[in-house]
Amino acid sequence: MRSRLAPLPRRDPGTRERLLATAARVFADRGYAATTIRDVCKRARANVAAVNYHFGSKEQLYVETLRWAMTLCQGEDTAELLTFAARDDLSRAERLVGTIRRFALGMLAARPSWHQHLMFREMTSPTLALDRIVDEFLGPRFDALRRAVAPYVADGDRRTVDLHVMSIIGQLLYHKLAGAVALRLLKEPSYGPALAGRIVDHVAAFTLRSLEGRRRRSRRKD
Amino acid sequence: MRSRLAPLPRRDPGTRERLLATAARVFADRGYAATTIRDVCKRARANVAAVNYHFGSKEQLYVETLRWAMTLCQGEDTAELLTFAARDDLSRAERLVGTIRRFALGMLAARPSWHQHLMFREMTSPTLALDRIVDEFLGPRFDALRRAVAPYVADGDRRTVDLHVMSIIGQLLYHKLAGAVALRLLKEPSYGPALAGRIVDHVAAFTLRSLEGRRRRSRRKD
Amino acid sequence: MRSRLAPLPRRDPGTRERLLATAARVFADRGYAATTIRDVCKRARANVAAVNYHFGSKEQLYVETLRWAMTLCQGEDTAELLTFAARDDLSRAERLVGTIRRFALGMLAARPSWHQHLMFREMTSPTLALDRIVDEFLGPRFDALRRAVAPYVADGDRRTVDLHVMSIIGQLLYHKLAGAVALRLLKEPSYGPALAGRIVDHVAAFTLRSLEGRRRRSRRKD
Amino acid sequence: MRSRLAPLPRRDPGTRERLLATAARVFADRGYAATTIRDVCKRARANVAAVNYHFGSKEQLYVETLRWAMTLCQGEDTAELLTFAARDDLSRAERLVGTIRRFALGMLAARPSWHQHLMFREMTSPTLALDRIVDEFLGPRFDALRRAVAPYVADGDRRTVDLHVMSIIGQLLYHKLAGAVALRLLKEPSYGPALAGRIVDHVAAFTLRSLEGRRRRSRRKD
DNA sequence: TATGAATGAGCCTTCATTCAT
DNA sequence: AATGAATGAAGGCTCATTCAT
Repeated sequence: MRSRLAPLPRRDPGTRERLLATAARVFADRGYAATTIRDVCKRARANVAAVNYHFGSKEQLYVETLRWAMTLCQGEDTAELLTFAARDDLSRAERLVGTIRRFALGMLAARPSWHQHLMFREMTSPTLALDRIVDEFLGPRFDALRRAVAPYVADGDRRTVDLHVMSIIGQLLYHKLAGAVALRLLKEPSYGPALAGRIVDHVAAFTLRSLEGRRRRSRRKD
Repeated sequence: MRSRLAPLPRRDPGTRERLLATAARVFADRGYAATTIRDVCKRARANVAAVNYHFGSKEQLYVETLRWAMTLCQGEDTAELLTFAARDDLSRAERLVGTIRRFALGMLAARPSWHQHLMFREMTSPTLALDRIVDEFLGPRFDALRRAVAPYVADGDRRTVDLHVMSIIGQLLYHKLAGAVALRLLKEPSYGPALAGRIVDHVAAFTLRSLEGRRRRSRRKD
Repeated sequence: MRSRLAPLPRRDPGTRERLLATAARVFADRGYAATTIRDVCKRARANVAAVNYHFGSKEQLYVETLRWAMTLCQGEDTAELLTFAARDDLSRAERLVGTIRRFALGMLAARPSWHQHLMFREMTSPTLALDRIVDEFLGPRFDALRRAVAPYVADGDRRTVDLHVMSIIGQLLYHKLAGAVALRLLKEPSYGPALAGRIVDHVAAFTLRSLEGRRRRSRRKD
Repeated sequence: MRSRLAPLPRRDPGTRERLLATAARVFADRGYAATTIRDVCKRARANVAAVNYHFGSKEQLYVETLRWAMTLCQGEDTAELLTFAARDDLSRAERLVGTIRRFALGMLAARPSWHQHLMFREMTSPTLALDRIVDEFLGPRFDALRRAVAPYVADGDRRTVDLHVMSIIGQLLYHKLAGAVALRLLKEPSYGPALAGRIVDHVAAFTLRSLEGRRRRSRRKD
């Protein structure tokens, strides 16, 4: 806590922010271990000591970068997803497909691509920052899918719902995490918007078909 | 002086072999950048220079480790998967479910867990070794799923088949790659065999339901 | 806290400077390959990383050391040599002998002995730095001798002048480069000032006699 | 000492010899410190351990290499030089010029060029092997020049003779040791036979003129 | 006799970090 | 508040050498 009258040190509009923005990109495409503080500082046009000055350590920089990336990139996006998944003016099929579509676009076509990268890195090689990410970023989006899926699960069993949600996310995740492999197998050079569109369509249809099929054999355990 | 009948001094388990086995484990849980050859050598009870002597460089060690891990861990496993997917004494549903089940068990319950880790690391941060892995390890297993799925796709469109295969793999991958996240969301402490079993059952059922559902609307393009 | 009037903390003699001065000596008597930056740093009371911080690499340190040694050790010396070789108030014989004498003293009796060593090392095992040394150090001194010799070459043929200059330098060089051999052959323990004086006298006389002899047979090609 | 009846182990005609021949070349153009035993062994198609097996250590290899090079390259060459310098059927001028010429050709145009390089390296950075080289190689050749020069020195003062000999050798040495510099100053691309010939002519003429000039002022001490 | 494997010291370099302004 | 200089630990790698056949 600063004294109330502190002359509001007027945080340099720049360095710290520049450091975060740069670090996000670098951490995203190199990973934590392969990222050097020197590289980040150079790209951010800051002194070598800047990271330690502003953040205390490389690790702290990483944590702060994740936090910053989250506050920067969620906002209305996630909120809109949640409200859509709860709209009662739509059929459950419309709601499911719409939710998947919105969820998927946010994932496959995210503007700042490093943001997704950063999240995925954290998911596959979790650090201490994972809890926060689950709570603030992944959790709410997961909940939106839960809402869209729930109406299809007769007894509302939470575990069953969750497995379905994971089936949806998994299908999409494949293309983010194993992108290079997928392209090789599909014999495509890269993910164009057309391919991304087709994938989203497929995932939505695949999922819908499966869930619609549940009713007729709801006797069988899932 | 050894006794003259010394049983062929029994070439010690082999520094080179020990190095590979150790490196596999370390690369798997630390990643390439965060792994030090000093650490690998110490664990393998070998000299610091051993890696460079046997493999030339850290990078070459990585490549050789991947290669070694593959030749070690595929063999009959993949072969059996391929033949099962082609059995014509089974209904297509039995074939699909059985193939998924076998594929999934190899993935979720793989004995040397570091093997999967190593593969996934390579999938998500590809190096030059990826091509080889796709050709020799991932490709054949992907093909098995293609065979099991194909009968459900009326026109046999390759792209459609592939997207279905990826939907299957994606569902399973989620639990490997985002395992930590999944556990947090499922509020489970760890992946026990029971949980793994339930997941496999779910994926098989989820997929079967979706594919069975295709018939009734086979006019729409997927 | 320093007193407010602290005399401009007097930038310590300068790690960088200390490194150069030390490196010069060590490179001079060990050669590039046999010199370790650890040794240089220790002698310069600097950290092992200091060389890389200040110069980027061992090789760069070498280049900078040569450059530094040159700017340090030429100055008026070379300038004075050039003006002397051009004095027109002297006979050509006086000019020749005087120039050789000055040139030789700079070579045989140079104060910082490592400077000559460094130059000679570079001459006999040239690196990329040689061009610079020729341009900035050896070239001008060579020119001075050219001026002193030229009056003796009737037709002023450049090549002939150059060969004479090299004959002069060669005679002196012998004692620097093959010093150890020379001492063994002369059965002297070391180069004392007396010996150096005698050598200089001899070279001057030897050369003068040869050049004076040119006139009487200037018809013969050299 | 081996037992007299040892089956004369019939030293492999190869490895050891090959090692020496290779080492000579490598030491010659890299210097001692920059030469690696591995490189030598690889080029000689021998095992890494071969040097230590045959010579005990890198240093011993160096010494043996020098010794080997000398016994290989002197022989009749030096002997012929000595007899020429003593021929009494020639005028002293003819003897001087002829001796210089022969000496120079052995030096500037030596067939195995690495041999000269090796000698010069040893001259400029002497090791323990220098004594042997002076005694067995340099010394005799120096003596030949002494004989050719002596007749010009009235009082036969040894020191005076030696200085003259060194003046001769120095002139030639310049082109071997400072070859790169000389070429730069002469603006020649490389030492062709024409240039070498011109240099030898010049040195012989330059020296002869100087010594002939001695007579007229033989009163002055040199 | 000769060699592939192995060793440990030490190389240059890079790292995150701290110091002294 | 911010930075250039400096640090020491460690990194990957190479070296001459020795070991065990």
